[in-house]
Amino acid sequence: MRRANRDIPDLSKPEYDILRVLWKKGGQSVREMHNVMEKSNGWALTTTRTVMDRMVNKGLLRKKNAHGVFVFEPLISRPAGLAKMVRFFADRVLETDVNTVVSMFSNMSGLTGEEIDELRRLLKEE
Amino acid sequence: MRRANRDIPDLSKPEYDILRVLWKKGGQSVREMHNVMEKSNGWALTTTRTVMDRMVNKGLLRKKNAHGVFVFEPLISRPAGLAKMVRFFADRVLETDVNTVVSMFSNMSGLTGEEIDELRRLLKEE
DNA sequence: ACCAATATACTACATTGTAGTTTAATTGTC
DNA sequence: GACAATTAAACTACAATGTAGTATATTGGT
Repeated sequence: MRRANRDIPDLSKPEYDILRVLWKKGGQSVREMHNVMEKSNGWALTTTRTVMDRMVNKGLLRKKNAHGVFVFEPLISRPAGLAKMVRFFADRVLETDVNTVVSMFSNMSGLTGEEIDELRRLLKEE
Repeated sequence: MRRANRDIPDLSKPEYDILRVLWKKGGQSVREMHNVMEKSNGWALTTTRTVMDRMVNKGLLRKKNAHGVFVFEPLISRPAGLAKMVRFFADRVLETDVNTVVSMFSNMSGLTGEEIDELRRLLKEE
């Protein structure tokens, strides 16, 4: 059974940033992820590792042993992650209807039509 | 001298929520604020108090004694607070230029033209 | 003058942000 | 093939934040 969107905890910025990389590039080892996070966020290797391990404990990622190295994969879809961010931004920052914000996604952010539909569905579901 | 936008720390969601009320209603006592936060966020009175006190320590609010009761006032403008949120949302969620997002503010969120201009300026300044 | 309500202060504890240190495994080198 | 260097993983750490509870002081009502 698909996990309901409200069962997914809110994402912190670091968590969201990790997910963004995984959504874009697929499963990554800590070191691969670190190469990205060091540049974009200035993190130490151990920071990357700690954040990712905690995300596994929270059910946001899963890690599997791939030839002796752990590779981390997202357990939530990009639309599901985006839904968390859009909800807050629409309600509290723009103070408008979420639909207005979702329609912005149609033109940008490289989402497919299906992903947009899922995003819309998830936002309705809450 | 006006405080540069990058000297303002990033705002957490609770902090932003408190500021939103102050921007809208002006200075509020803890109890007044609590009446709002209890409804919107389900906070205990002491939570409201703790968050507000910490915001004073961080220079986000100031409290002044008004006839025996502390009244809290924002030390940063709404455009300055919005700039923090918009930056993240544009870069990492929508993955688009901030200007695209700022233009959405023209139609909503009850900002005046001057506030929009300030927002634009602050986002450029970083 | 005392009681109830409220304001303020002090304390608490789990989670998150951001790491360092230690130990185990693996790989390259002579 | 043994040892050094690199890397992975585990364990530990500590300040800030999220989310309160409890204790004390003050004030307004009777």
